[in-house]
Amino acid sequence: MAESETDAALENRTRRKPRAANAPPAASSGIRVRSAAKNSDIVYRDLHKAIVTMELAPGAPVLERKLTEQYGVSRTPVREAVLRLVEDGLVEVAPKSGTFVARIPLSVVREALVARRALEEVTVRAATELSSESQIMQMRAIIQQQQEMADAGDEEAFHQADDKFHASIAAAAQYPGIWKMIQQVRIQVERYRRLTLPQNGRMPMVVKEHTEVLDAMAAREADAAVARMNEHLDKLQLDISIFRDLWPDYFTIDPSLDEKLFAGK
Amino acid sequence: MAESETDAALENRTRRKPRAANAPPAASSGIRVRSAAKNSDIVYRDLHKAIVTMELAPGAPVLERKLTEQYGVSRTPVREAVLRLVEDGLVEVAPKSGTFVARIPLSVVREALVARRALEEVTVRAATELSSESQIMQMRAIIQQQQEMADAGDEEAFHQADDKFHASIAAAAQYPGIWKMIQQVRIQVERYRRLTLPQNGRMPMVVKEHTEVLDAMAAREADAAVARMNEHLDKLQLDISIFRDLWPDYFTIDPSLDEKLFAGK
DNA sequence: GAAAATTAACTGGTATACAAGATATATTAG
DNA sequence: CTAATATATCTTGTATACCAGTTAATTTTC
Repeated sequence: MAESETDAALENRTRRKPRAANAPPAASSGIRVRSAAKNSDIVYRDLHKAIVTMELAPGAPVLERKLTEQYGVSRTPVREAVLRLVEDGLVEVAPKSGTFVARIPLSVVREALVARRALEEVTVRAATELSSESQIMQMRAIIQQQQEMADAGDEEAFHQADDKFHASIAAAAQYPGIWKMIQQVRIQVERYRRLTLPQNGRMPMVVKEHTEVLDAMAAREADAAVARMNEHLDKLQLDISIFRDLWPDYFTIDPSLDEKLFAGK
Repeated sequence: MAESETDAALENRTRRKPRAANAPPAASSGIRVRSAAKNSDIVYRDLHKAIVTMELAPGAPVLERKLTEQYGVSRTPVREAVLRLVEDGLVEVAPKSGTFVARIPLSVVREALVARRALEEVTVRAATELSSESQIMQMRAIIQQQQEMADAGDEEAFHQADDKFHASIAAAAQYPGIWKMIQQVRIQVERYRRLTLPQNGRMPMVVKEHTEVLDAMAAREADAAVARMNEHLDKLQLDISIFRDLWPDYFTIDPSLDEKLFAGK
């Protein structure tokens, strides 16, 4: 027993040992590994954006070959990007046949709305308790900015400000992880949202609803804030069947994607 | 104009055209592509299980080389599996240095508990409304099974039955996607849970709590069911700092993982 | 001896080549 | 002309080779 240990120790000094024990980069200290943007990340972000903005329509083929020459990289990083999109539920691959932009499963949209409501509820409640006065002022500024975008009729900027408002609530609630989850489920609804025609007077309405939420938060009335937020989110609940009829190829009834949405277990 | 169309049509019949327009496998019809289990899937599932069960401790190195010879496959599928685990927040890679089982960020555990509560809340509420009598009977059977496992002292089987109970609620609520999300956040807590010593009398307590939830559901009292479920889940809220002191290398204070948990946007 | 510079052998990221299955076109049979 | 068969050429999945950065052991320097 002791001898084998000696042998091992001897060998350790004799033969060049490959990096003691492959120690992790950082124990409890918070060392952050600077991860240079890999090629696969670039492809991923671009594709992700293109799909979410409906630039790439549901059902459209995703050609690996085309992407490789488009980005001037090999198949490997392209493939990694595609696989990540599969994980996100934005892309489907038919094993030896082809890869396509995933259609929007109606059931997923329905559940995503419910899930978002639940997550935003706990978030706004915590934010009502934890937000500082400066944070609330910050939110007022964001709403004001959103008002200006509404006046200018800039729908894209308006939506970005909308995102910023909800993000600031999550930040005040100190729920960065839950915010990531909210974003995740939003993606599932985002494409569906893009199909809705810009409803007349919707933008000012949103500004009003946001203001009501914030007022309740500023008054530290959590229940009221939650109620206003729920009312706000419920406005998204439009009649889905209409869109299914308009773009039948963009949706699926059978939620075959459900199983892939999260690969857990 | 008409001429060019003719040319195109002519070329279509002359030159062999590679698969007309690369049509998606199935439009709105619910064709399900049978996806044969790829090698990367096998590696993924195994690693996933090993990490969640703490068989692979946080901080432990994940050697691609070793896995390739262990499974007799090349680096490609191994790499795919590892990347999926990164997406799950279960492993971290240091670019040109090494890959390691991710440590458990305390903030993620905290948020995961909150998120799960929020999601289980809407789930049990919907289930109270939608569950059939047969489904409720089924749940009673599951609880009974859990009781038997508790009596037998089989902790692993007990936990599986626990999972089954919550899954059946989600099924009754018709929220398969939300259930996937719940599972996803559970994973973050699961490793932490495994560290807790089997608390004396915990198992019978869980059975009692489950029964209370189900009784409220059977009585169609949604608010009560939600309340019982929340009480049940709050029991998991143990003092985390204790575990941080016991296994300091298993946890991180700085939630560097938060950003990677979901790669959204 | 101790500390700085060197170096060898690891790592993950990428490129490329090959294998195997799927599908629309072309061909053939009736 | 229609329907069944054949086949060419796509596709994704996998294997392998190469590159560049990192790290720990070694060597050198003082």
